[in-house]
Amino acid sequence: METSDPISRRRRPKSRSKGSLLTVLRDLQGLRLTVVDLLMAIIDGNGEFEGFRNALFSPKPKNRAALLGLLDRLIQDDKGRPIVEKWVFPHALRLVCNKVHVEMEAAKPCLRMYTTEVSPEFIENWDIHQIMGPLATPTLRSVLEAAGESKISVAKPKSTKSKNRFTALLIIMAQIHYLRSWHSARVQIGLGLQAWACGTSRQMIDVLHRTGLTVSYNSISSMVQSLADRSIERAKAASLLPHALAYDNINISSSIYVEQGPNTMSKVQSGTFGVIYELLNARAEDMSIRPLIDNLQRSSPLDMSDLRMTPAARQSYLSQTAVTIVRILTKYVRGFEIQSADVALQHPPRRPLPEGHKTVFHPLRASTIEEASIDGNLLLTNARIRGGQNIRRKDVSYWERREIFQLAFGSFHLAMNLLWCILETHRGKQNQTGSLTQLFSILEKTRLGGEQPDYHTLLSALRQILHGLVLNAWRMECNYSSLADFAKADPTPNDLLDCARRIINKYATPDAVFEPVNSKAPPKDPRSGVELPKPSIDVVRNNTALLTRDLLYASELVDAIATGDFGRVEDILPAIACMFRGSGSNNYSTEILHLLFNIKEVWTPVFAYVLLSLHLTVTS
DNA sequence: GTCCAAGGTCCCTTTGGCCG
DNA sequence: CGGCCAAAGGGACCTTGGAC
Repeated sequence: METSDPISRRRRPKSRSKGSLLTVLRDLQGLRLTVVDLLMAIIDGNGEFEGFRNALFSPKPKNRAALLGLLDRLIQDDKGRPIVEKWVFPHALRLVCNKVHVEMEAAKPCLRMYTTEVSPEFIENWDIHQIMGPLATPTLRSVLEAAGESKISVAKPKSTKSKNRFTALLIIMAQIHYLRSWHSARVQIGLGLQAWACGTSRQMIDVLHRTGLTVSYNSISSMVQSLADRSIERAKAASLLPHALAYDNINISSSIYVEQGPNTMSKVQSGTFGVIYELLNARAEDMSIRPLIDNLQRSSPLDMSDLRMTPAARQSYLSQTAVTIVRILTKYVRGFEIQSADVALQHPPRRPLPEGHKTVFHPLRASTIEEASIDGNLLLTNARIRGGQNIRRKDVSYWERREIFQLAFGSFHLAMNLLWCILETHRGKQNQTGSLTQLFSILEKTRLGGEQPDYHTLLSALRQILHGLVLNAWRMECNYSSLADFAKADPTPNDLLDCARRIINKYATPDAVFEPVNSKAPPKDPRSGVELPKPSIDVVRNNTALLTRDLLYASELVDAIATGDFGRVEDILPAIACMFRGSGSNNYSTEILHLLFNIKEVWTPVFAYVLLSLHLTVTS
């Protein structure tokens, strides 16, 4: 019977107990007692109640489930819930606060950091997710998460474009930790240095400090100081491995209103600072000076043919320039999107740097000692002497012979000086059609009148002029009434390149103009003896072609440097040397000749590759 | 456009106090 | 007691307005 009717078996005792419970309540009522009195007596557990108390709070699963069930009933009941919630809230808040206290204390050791502990490695690896992510403060985080996002927003699916609450939450938590103890400054030290490095004003840093985002300005100041010390230590270590050393001058101008005298600060303080560059793929044996010396002794001087671009280089330059010209068209005219993705319209690589390569470099302290003096760099020299035998031999030789200065021109200065040189050659006067002065005034460009204007101002002005000239050439050469129609005709990439080559020939190649050798005896027709008519020269057109040609060289140089392809720079070096020589900038033409000579005669291929890769990345 | 002067503003450094 | 920070001093730069 028990197995056949389980339901009735369960229900019957229940209804029976309900009945007896009612009896108990009626009895209590008769005694003017309530069920609450009963419960409180049990909880107090005095005398004979002790057994009931123990049963109520017994850890046995059945007893525990019963008690929790009672509490559940209370809070799930429509009438009970408001009462319980109102009562429980202050207790719950206190519990949460206590929990947060414990969590925050536990997190302290993970965030503890002093300004003296800052190192270059710390800056490189600083990441708020790594610092704050693993911190176990789940209660605080839950509270902040609840505060930071509405329930509606939580329910929505998240995409990559959704607000990044996570990082902000970590920063807020970091602020709270810092608020608790200034020792917990791991995040603030990183953000403070970031602020300083971005040139944030002192006032703003003060504001950030008060919001708990950074350490104080004073602390940042002292960190920068100690970072400089540590960086010098690293540079010392790097100087024991294959490296290159570059110099740049630094000129600090101070107030010109200060009275000048022998012991006062001078108007302009000149100094020098060195930069140590770690070399890419360099092995110590490749850096040995011996083969280079041998090559130098065997070498023969450059001749004129070395100042002409080789056929391969010329071919390469023409194809690069054709691509450049097409890219100018596709940049400004819509409708060439498909063509511009074509492989034929990309710059063919010549000798690119490895993808994603970054040269490691170590700037040294600026020294006010004259650049030729060795005193300012004793530290460095000492560090080197402690280095390996091979390296020392190389360094000492270079140092003593000052051969390092052969490399002292960096690609950025090369490009900048080439632009200045083009400016000098084509500047002309306001009233000369096609002169740069006239074009600048058409474009309303200012501050380009000086001898050495700002690089970026000049570059953007010249770039606009080149683009304008080339676009005009496209309009003339495309055989359509407008460039938009040309785009609609959907020319193939090869059509575009053909047209670009026509543009190079017609618009960027000046006519050869020969003046008579003897101006008193102009050339005559050999048969009739009649004086030949003077060839009519379109000066403006010719000058514009010259300007376009020069700007294309500059554009190629700048672009090759930007993409890190020294092969493309090497191709046009002879032409650039001639341009420098032509505009009277002998220093740079001589420097390029030195470089060409070294590449051709002195350097081993490995050594040349290592140094030329560096050459691109050195900006001074 | 260039020069000059004055006042405001900002930055760096020092010093003493406070806090964990 | 060590380390950090607020306040203040000192110095140089920047802006403004005027003269030429």
